[in-house]
Amino acid sequence: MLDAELFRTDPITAARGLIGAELLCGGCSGIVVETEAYAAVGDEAAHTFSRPSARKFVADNDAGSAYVYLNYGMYWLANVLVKGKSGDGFVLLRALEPQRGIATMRRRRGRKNLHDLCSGPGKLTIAMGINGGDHGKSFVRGNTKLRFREAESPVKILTTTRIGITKSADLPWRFLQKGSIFVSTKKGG
DNA sequence: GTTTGGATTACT
DNA sequence: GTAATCCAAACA
Repeated sequence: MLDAELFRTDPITAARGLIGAELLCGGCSGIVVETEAYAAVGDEAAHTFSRPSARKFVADNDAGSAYVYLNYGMYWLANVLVKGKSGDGFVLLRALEPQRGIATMRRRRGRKNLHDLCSGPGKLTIAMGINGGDHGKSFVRGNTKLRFREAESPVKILTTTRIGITKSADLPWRFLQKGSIFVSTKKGG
């Protein structure tokens, strides 16, 4: 399993470190091929900048907890809470390369194409069966639904700016597995 | 109590 | 290009 210490570093290190790891969720799994880092302080695009409820979540929960919220009124987005000496924040899971439980993912998504199962933050939560009920659960201890498995071999990582945001949009805090065809968009990579 | 703004997706 | 859809924050 992934070393929980990764979530006690800082959001950028954790976001980079998750690329190539395998996300296990129930009977399904996928290789993390795209993430973004959000900082709890000084990052206008992060929920913690304008939402007291997000700051409360950081204060009340341990590193490695799931921060799941509904976006645009219809899609659940999944983050991992990072609490480190050099800064707290979140890692947004943006895309996976499907591994196990692909039949289940196809059923949940209503799509056949492997590339279209987890190629976006809203898509992967549907495919993996993650929703608001998983908010606050831990990726590193306790329940058995959510887990990360460490990458089997080193992966080449591409860094770009984050997408889908308007504030602090110039920060190079989006990380992609180089060459992966399972990322959310081809933009910047 | 009412308004506003999204870390998106699927379809035209 | 744009409709779909809802929570938390901000304002009154």
